[in-house]
Amino acid sequence: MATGRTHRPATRSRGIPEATVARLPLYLRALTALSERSVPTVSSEELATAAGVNSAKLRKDFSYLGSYGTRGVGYDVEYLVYQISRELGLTQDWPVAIVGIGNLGAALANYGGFASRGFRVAALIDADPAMAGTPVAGIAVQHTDDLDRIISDNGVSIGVITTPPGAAQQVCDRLVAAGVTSILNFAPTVLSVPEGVDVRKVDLSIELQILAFHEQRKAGEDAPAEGEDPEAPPMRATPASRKGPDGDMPAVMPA
Amino acid sequence: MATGRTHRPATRSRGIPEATVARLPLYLRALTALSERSVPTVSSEELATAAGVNSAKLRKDFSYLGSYGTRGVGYDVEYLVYQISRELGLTQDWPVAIVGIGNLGAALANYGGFASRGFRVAALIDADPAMAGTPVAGIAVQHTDDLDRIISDNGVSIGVITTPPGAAQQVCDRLVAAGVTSILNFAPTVLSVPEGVDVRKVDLSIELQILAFHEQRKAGEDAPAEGEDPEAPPMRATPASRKGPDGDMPAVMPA
DNA sequence: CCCTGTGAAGTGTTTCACAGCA
DNA sequence: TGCTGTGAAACACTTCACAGGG
Repeated sequence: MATGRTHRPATRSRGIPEATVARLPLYLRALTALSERSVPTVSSEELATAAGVNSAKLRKDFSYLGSYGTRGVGYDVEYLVYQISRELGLTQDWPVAIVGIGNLGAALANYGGFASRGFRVAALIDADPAMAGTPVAGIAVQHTDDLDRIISDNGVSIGVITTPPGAAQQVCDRLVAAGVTSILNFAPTVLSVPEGVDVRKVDLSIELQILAFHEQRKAGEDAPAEGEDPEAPPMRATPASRKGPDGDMPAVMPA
Repeated sequence: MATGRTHRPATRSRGIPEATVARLPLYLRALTALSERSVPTVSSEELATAAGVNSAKLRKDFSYLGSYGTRGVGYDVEYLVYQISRELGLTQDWPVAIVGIGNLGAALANYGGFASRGFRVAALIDADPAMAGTPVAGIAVQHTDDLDRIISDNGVSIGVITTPPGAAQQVCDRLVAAGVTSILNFAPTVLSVPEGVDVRKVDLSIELQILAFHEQRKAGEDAPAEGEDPEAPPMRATPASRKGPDGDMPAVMPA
């Protein structure tokens, strides 16, 4: 998952838990699908299944928004779509700027789901002068030199960073200086931002590493030892007393 | 952030908390950078700053791996790189298959960070016969018909889905049937998988919606009312008693 | 009688604060 | 003395289980 803090220390008064906020888009997607099929109402059980959560969690989540269901019946689909959209701020238009139009930036610019709910690609920005003017997904790429002006002119408050890691912090600083207060970072870098700016990150390699961790566990359970020995592990500066849970300098994979 | 369960109900015995696992890649990245600069040791404070967390959390996280630090000094960088790599299962090779070679799939195939730690793009698969044989990132795209064989031949246990949402579940089923036990899903769909298969998802539009939620809050604090009225909200089937936290059918954005 | 809404219990995660070792 | 390692407290999130309205 992505992260990024800078929220109130949760004084909980009219505050929706972060975990709930993260699931609202999921519910909204499931509800939208039901709406398109003209389903009028849905129970917590059905909706929960469609969204991939359990029904108790869903009901608890909805309870933070208010009492929007009908006992004995379920939830009104259209009504709930509207309430969640409003809660998420999707009833308004969010111009988004993408900085770094490489493979990934271009892929995102072309991504249809972008425009689906309130989001609009307002600008594509790249540091390569050769790209300036080139249309990507029907939008002309603009040069980084004009970043400040582009952000202000378009009223962009959400920026997407798809630059190489080395450029990410600098781009981030410029976006923030220009007025951006929410950043979605695809570069594998920790961004530091001033108070009040939200950062969420999407990191392919972190996700893969988490999967690898669990994958390794699965293999370890089935086959106690497999023996592969990729390369000699580095020896420690001080070979002092240590107490790793299992063998600390193994020649084979841990059991 | 991404999700995906199917883990032991946490019997906690030699078990590393999920939240900790999710941060290990972050620590590893910071440590690798230090290693490249030949920094021999690092304190929890310094490393925590580099990884974007606080030092107490980092120390607690490391304590689950064992006692790998030296009091009064800090942690040995090389040693810790090795221990975390091993814990994450990165000391072995993970062949990965990407299914759905559109803009995004191609972008991922070209993504350098992929190979950085143990991961190797072993196969690119697409349903379009016209793409078969076309090299993307130096690898020939293969047709979906051969999916089963490709997965088994390459010993792929981690699959990446970058297909359109409509095809995702079907592709998922085939991957699982062929032996894949970990899936990274970029399609905006809830995948259902059998017990024992891990799914993590990366979803651009969910991330944007979470940002929009917080962005809306910020705006709401500064300017109590802004008045925009995008469109008439749908009326509810039963206009019965409700008790939403704030105005339930507003003509303007909530205060 | 069904299904929502929610206190209360259970579980997981973060933070605190300090004992203890190099 | 400086910094790790870790119990204990605080906080967040999930699940249970059932009261209560339609």
